[in-house]
Amino acid sequence: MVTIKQIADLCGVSRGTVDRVLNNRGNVKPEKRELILEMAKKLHYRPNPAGKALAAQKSNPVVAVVLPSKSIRFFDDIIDALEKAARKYESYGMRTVWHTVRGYDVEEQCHILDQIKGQINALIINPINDPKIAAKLNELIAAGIFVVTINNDIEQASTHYYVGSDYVNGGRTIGALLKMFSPGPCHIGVVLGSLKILGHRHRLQGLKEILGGDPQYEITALIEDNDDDISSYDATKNLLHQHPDINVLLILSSGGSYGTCRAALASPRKDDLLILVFDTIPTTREMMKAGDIKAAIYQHPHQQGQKAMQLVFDYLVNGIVPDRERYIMNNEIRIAENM
Amino acid sequence: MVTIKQIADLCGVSRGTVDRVLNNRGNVKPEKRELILEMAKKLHYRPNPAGKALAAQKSNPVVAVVLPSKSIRFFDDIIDALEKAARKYESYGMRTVWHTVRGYDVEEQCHILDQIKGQINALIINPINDPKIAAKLNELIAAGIFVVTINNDIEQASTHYYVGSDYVNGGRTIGALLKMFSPGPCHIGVVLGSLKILGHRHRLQGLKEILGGDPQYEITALIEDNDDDISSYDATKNLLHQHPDINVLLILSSGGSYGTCRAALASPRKDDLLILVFDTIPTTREMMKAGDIKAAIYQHPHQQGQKAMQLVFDYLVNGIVPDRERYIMNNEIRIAENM
DNA sequence: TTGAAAGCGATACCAT
DNA sequence: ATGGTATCGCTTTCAA
Repeated sequence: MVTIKQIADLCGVSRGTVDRVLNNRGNVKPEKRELILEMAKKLHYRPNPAGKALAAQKSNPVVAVVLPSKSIRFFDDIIDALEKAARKYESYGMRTVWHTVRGYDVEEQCHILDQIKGQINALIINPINDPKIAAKLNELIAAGIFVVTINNDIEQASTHYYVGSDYVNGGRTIGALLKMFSPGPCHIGVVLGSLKILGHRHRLQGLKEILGGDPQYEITALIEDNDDDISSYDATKNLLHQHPDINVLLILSSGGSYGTCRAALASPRKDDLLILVFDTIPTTREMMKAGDIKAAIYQHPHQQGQKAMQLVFDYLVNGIVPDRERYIMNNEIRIAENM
Repeated sequence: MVTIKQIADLCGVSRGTVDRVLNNRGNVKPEKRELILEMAKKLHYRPNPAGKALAAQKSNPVVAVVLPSKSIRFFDDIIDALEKAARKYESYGMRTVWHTVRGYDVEEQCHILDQIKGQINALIINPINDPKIAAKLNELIAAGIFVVTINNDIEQASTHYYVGSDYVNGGRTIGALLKMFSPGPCHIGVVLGSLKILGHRHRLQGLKEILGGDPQYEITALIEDNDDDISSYDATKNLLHQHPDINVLLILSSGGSYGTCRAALASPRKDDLLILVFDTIPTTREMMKAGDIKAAIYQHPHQQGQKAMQLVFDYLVNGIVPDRERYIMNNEIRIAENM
């Protein structure tokens, strides 16, 4: 492998000069600059990340993680992965500070962002979809902070990176799966957290695309459970009562999936209900083993956490700018046998 | 983060002494040794991988990759991932040498192993399942070479690491999927490469476990295609001709899956055939898009390649011994929508 | 505009 | 048995 020193020797300059050229720090005569760039290209120079990392930690890089608290089960796996990755990178000298917020309080999230602004070099955040948050993020980005949104993007923000899943595709996948599992006629009860949440709306949209005009598959009713098990339990009871023809439950978000399933299992029609869900949270896994839930869409929460942290590390410590703005995980289909 | 220097200062010894203790190189007075170990533990010392990597490359680490040539399509993705990871790690100073072998010739693979023995520190190999190969691998392991088997393990070999999939589970998964897709009665034609290949046998075993005694699911016939499209084409034509009741094709290995599918599509019964396969190789993806293949089991070939290379790098360059001996990828279910 | 030197953390080697 | 020193590749700082 070619090193900066070799390039310096070949060009008859010092390492410092080569470094200034390769990192666009200016203060180099244009002709030398050209020569060095050419040489670097010819020799396929690629910086040694270990060298970079060692030098970088003198700058004491810090990343903040801002997430909703553990109340939402799906986040547990993402958090686990983030923590694991943070431990790994800590040994390289990158520090992580954690901020979990109780619910989805815009003011509180804003406040936290204000608080940490001057103390961090990067931010991993599950942003609340609100213009105020977007504005705050733009502020941070303008101040040179490297921002990664996770699991939920915020479109009004300027240059940043997103790690998460493809919600529309998730909806398409669960719909296609239903079609394969059952020839119909299907009378479908759809359960989701809230139509205010963009991701949930996108899933519904994907689902409708797939079911299209097919008369065998009809969305009979839609309920919003605000990602709460108790709400979903009551709402589902009601739903099954009011629509005796429902024979399929599609649960498009995992926040209230346990409540919905419990209501379904309490119904005398439980054996005629086909249930498909999102996310393999612990309660879901149990119900899959028991055969009550037929399949789940798995969104690689672990990979999401790991990738987000890796993007930050590579940027802060190795100076690598991500090659994409959006890192999308595949929507996997899990059944009891391949959980 | 604590460094060796800090420990040295606190213990009133030199960095060299601390290094000798932490890496068990001996030549340190027991009492000092104790003191240093205690201090390291108390301060939660964790070596900085960047420092390690920088120092390690002076030893010029080399890994050899020994694989069957590109004739088997499934390996393409593994090879791509290995190459990508190799490029990444090359910038850290770890070199990779490549050896692809035409077919499954035991003598040739042995010969290669002999050839490279003295020149490498680690080996990634897709071993032919043969006692001679096992013996040769044991020789290398005894000589201190770090060995990773990929996609296919060899049980008689001493301490080494395996990256691949769970074949029995793959069989169970495809069987369970079939049960969900079709209530039966199913008359199943099973196609696989060869019963001599352990992985293929294991998949069949998993499949049989799931179908169990269920009279709705009957394995009508089994054919071996030696992972060759022409053989499988002919054999499948024959199969469909001889067994007019077959309405399901389960293709347990991708080597000849294209041939099998072409034969199926050429049959007048093509619309009554449910086809499930392993691996999303390019021809399979096309046929999934066209709706001819309903689903495929995806074995994360990319993750396999990446993980194998990472294990070698972590060991050679960072001195990290893997925390497990077997790294097993999940058998994912892919349909056209979530490919 | 440029070069020289110190330093990041771990290791290898030489001298004691 | 132990310490000192040079080295890996890169960045930063200071001096010229």
